[in-house]
Amino acid sequence: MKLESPLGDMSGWREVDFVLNCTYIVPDQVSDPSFSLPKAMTSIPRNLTFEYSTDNEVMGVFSKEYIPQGTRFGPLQGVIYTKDNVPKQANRKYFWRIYSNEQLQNFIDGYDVHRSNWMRYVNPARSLAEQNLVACQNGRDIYFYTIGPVEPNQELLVWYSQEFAQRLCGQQADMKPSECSGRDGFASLVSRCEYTNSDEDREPECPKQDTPPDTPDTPDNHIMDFSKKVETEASAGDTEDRGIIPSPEPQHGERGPALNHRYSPDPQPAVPPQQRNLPLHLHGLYREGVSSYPIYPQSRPIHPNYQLLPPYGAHYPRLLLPSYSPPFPGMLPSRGYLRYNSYLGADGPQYPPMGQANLLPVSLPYPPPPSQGGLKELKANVSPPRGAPATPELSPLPKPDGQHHPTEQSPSGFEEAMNLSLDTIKSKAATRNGPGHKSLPYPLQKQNGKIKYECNICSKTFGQLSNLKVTKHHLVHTGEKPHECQVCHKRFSSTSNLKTHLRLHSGEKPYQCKLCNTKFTQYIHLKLHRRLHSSRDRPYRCQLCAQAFFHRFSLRIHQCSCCLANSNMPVDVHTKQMVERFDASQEADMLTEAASAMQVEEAVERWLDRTLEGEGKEDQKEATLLLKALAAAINSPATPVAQSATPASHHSPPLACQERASVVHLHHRPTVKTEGQ
DNA sequence: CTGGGGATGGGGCCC
DNA sequence: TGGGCCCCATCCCCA
Repeated sequence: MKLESPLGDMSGWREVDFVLNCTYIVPDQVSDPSFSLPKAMTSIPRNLTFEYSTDNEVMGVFSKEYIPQGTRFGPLQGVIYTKDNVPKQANRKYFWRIYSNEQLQNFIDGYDVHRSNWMRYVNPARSLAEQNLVACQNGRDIYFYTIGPVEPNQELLVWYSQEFAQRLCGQQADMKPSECSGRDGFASLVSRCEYTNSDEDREPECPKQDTPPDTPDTPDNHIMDFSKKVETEASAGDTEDRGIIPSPEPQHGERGPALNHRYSPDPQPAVPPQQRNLPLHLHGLYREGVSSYPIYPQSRPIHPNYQLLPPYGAHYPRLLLPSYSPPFPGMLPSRGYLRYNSYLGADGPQYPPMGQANLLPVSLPYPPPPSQGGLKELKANVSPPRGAPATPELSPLPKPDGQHHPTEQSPSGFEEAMNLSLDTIKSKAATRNGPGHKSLPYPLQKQNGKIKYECNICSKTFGQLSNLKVTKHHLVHTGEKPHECQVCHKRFSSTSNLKTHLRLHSGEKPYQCKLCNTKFTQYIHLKLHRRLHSSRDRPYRCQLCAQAFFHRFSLRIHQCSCCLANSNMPVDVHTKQMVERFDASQEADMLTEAASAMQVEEAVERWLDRTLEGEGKEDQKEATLLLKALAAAINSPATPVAQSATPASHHSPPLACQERASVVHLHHRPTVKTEGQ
C-alpha cells in the first residue's frame, strides 16, 4: 500500500513553503570535538548512512529507514567566504552560493571535510524520477528537504529548488530538459550561468569575483561543472578527501535498484568504464533540465518486498529526530567500517582540531528560519547515547591523508567482520571466505590466560572465547539492524529484540503477576511491577518479624533460617535478604505453592547460579547460608509458628511436613524442569 | 510523579 | 566458532 504524501505536490513550492511546511527536522549528529574523524563523516544523522565504494570512498548517502516527506536536513556546513575574500587557491568544487536580495552574498565551501558536514557527500539527482531531496536556501543556510517519502536503503539525491536554480542561472532556469539534456549540455549551461548570466547580468557589481578565471591552481572553478570536477579530482591527487574521487557509477537509467540498495551483494555497475566518471556531488550536477524543478518524483523502484511503513512511525515520534553526539560515528555504515578503520590507523599525526563553520549572521530575504519563525524546532539532544564510552576515542589517531593500509587486515576481512548485514555475511562467507575466515579487527589481549576481545571503537572488552560478542556489540556502532519484523518491517539489532517486539503483534503476554493477574510482554516489566505490591500484597507473613513473602516456601525458608532455627543466634541480615530476593525471583515465581521441596531446592539453586555469577565471595558465603537454610527448612518439622504464619486461606501442610520424606541432595541430582503454571 | 510498556544494549548458554 | 535464543537492566515515552 502506498500512502499518500501528506504534503501533496510540492512542485509549486517556494523555498519559504518548504520552511513553513517542514514536517520533521533532522539535525546533524553532534560529535565530540576531540574525535578525530572529520566532521563530514561524523555529522551524518542517525537515520542516514554512507555508501562506500570498494576503495572505501564515500559514494553517496543512503537512508537507513523510512524518512517521511517534508523532512529537513541541514544546514549545509562549510567555510564561509564572502565574494571578496575567496582565496585564490580555493578549490571550488564544493562551493554553494548564498544570495541575499538577489545579490550574491557569500559562499559556503564544503571542501574541507573538517569544517563541512555530511551533506557534501549527497549526490545530485540525475533524473526527475530519482530525485528525493530539494536544496533550498533558508536565510543564509542551505537545507535539503525530502520531497517525498524516502524508503529505507534509498540513496539521497538532491537537486535545487526552483528558486535556487533561478538565482543561479536566471532565465536559464526555465530551460526544458530537452534543451539541456546530457552531460555536455548541462556543463555548457552551467558555464553560461556562471560567466554570462550570474556574474555579468545579475551581479554586475561583482564581476567574476565569485568565479575567477581558470588558473592552473584552481582548475575547476566552474561551479557545478561536473565534468571538470571529476577530471580534476581524479587527476589532482586530492588526498585530503579521497571520498570525492569518482567511483564507478552507472549512468542514469542504468543504475538499477541493486546499486541503490545497500545490501546489494554486487554493486558493480554494468556500464562501460568510460561512462563511469560521473559526478558525486551536487556542484557538478548533471541532469536534464538543470534548473527546473517541475515534477516531484515518482516513486523510485524500491526493494520489491518492502512495504511502506506508516509515515509517522515510531522513529518519528516528534518533530525532531534524536541526535546523539557519539564520540564515534554511530552512523557508521556497514561497509563504512572499512573506511572508518582506515582512520584508526596505528600511527600518523593527528588531524587538526575540527573547525566550526563561521556562519554569518542571518539577514533574511525570506521569512525567518524555523527557529525564529512559526515552525517548531526542537533543540537537538546532544547527550551521548546509552552505552557510549565516557572517553570517546582511545584508538590511534588517523592518518591525515586518509590512506588505508590494509596490510594486517585485508579490506575483505574488515568487511566480512564488520558488515553485519545478514545478506552480506552469508553471501560472502559462502562465496569467498567460507567458515572460519579470520580477520578480526579487534585487538586480542590475554588476561589471566584468557583471550580478551576489545572493541577498537569504544575499547569495551569481551571475555568470551569468540568474537561473536564483539560483532554483536559492533551493531551498536554501525547502527546495523539485520532483523526485520515481517509484520511492520521495523528492524532490530538482535533476534531477541525482534522476538520481544513480535509479542506486540501477537498480543502474547507470557508474564503474569500472581497477585493481580496483570500480564506483561517482558519479564522485566513483571519484575518491576511486582515491586509495586506492598508488603500487604505478600500473603505470607512471619509473625516473629512481620516480614512478608509472595511465596509460602519462602516464608518457611525464612523462618527456619532467620527467625526460628537460629533464634538463639543473631539474625543473619544477609541471609534474610537473600531469602527475600529469592522470593521475588523468577525462579520462585515459576513454582506453585504446592511445589515439592526438591523443586524449591532446585529453584533456589538455579537462582543462586544465576544471581551470584560475578558476585563476590561474601555473596557466595551467603548463598551457602541460604542453601543451608533451605535444607533446614525442608528437614525441620513444622512448628506452630510456621502454621500460624500462613494465611488462613492456605491450609495445605507446611512444606517441611509435605516433603518430610524428601532427601536433600543439594548436588548431583537429575534436573527437574519446572514449568510455569 | 508514577506506572505501564516499547525499545535497546548486552551477557550468557546451547547446539 | 558462530548463529540462535533467552534473559536482564536500563532508557525513554506516554497516559
